[in-house]
Amino acid sequence: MSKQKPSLPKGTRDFGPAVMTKRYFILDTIKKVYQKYGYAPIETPAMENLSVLQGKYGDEGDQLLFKILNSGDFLSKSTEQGLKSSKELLPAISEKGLRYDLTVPFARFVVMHQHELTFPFKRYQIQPVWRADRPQKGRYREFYQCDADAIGTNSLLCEAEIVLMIQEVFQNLQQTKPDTLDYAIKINNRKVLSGIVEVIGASGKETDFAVAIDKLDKIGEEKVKEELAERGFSAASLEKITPLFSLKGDNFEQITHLKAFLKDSEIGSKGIAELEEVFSILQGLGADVPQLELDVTLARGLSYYTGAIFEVKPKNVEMGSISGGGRYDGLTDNFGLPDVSGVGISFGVDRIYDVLEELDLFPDAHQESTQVLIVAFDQESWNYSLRVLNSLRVNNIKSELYPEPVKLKKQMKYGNDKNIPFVIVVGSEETKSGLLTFKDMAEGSQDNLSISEILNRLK
RNA sequence: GUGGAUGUAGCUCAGUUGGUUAGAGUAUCGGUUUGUGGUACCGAGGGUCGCCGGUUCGAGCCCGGUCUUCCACCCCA
Repeated sequence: MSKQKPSLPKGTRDFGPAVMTKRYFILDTIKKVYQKYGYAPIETPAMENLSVLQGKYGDEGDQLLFKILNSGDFLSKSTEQGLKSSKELLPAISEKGLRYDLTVPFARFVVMHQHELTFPFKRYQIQPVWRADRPQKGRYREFYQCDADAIGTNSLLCEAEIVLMIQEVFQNLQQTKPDTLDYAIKINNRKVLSGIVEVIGASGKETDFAVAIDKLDKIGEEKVKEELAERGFSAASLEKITPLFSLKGDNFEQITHLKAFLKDSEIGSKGIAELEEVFSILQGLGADVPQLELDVTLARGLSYYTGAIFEVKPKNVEMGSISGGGRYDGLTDNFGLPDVSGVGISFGVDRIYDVLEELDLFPDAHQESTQVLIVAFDQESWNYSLRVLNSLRVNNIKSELYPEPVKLKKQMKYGNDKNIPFVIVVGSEETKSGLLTFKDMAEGSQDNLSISEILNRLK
């Protein structure tokens, strides 16, 4: 076997201990909030049958699915059948794919387990997903999604609670320095967008409208209008939208303006009513959410949203959306379970990681790691140290004994590199007297103490 | 998927118009120090110059292809 350089597939990453500690901090924070609001964990397989995945994300999405080659001699089968194009070939050689998101597998899960589940069903799911996208900074081919969805209820309490969960997650992520991150929880409603399209006389072009208007903060009003024109919106339509670009005032003032704008659209008015109810439920919950901003230009590309749409955008860090979600009707229709509405939220761990790193918001890693390292001079002291190690662990102190009594310098360096705050030195003097050398690595100071005195110091 | 940049030691980077044995900082290992890490001083190891091919007497440097990473689109977390 010839030597080869190890390598990783494009767009995938290893995570070392330092990074994992920080990632767990984010994941644990999100998990705790989900649990607090009554969401229960599930997991689904990394791979799904392609029939489950295909056709759910649009043509672009289908392109980005990772397909898994069938086992066995699939080639002869396909040549026998004389398949020519890759489009014909694909079903013959691949019937499984890696999941593209957590929402579609969840819909499949709900349909398959509908008779075991109690509705409304609230689940959270934290697992990696895969996309055959071209990688860029903050965009990978393998990344984690942290989803929570409530399915089987139309209640807007879910929407209100999503807002609260977002607020709570970001509050808890900033324990070390509260309010360092300035961010907006943007909310809109697909029905409002449909209403707008209807009022300006462009019914049926909801998706085109959503894709174009979603770029407003990136490319500006003029470019959005150009793109809308390219997508077949008439000059008269564009004229009518213009006031919406300069919608001013707080959430309630905006709602007042929109109500007037959409008064002739049934669906638009329904969207407004839903937004009002979310605000009203939040008020009833006694919630103060200054970050919540109504934004009629928020669209989100995903076409399956039908009601509320959410997005979280950092304001004092250069970064795209770090969280998003919304309500969708009929996601389970495809799998034969109609009339089930769901609403969900997803946090983007990788981007949140970058934001926290930039604002230096990660807590000190010290509490997570080993608190005490025991180092021994010789074999006899090492044997004695086993007892010391045991007493530390019995008292729930994260501790380790250097596995061999090698040169002290090497053992000390190990403790130093691992950022272990305390070291107990055991040699012939210590085993004789029973007083151990207890060293504070940060101070550089050390005292001779009994085990019980050491335990007191560490508590 | 389209267009553009990038790649030299584990990491960050030098490397002259193409010319002998490719360097530095940092990290690693050893020593100064056989009862002490983080600072200091001394020394050592570590490279198929991303990979494959071409031009040339001669390529880290020029040309083509390929892969990686990054940037802008498309789309998205």
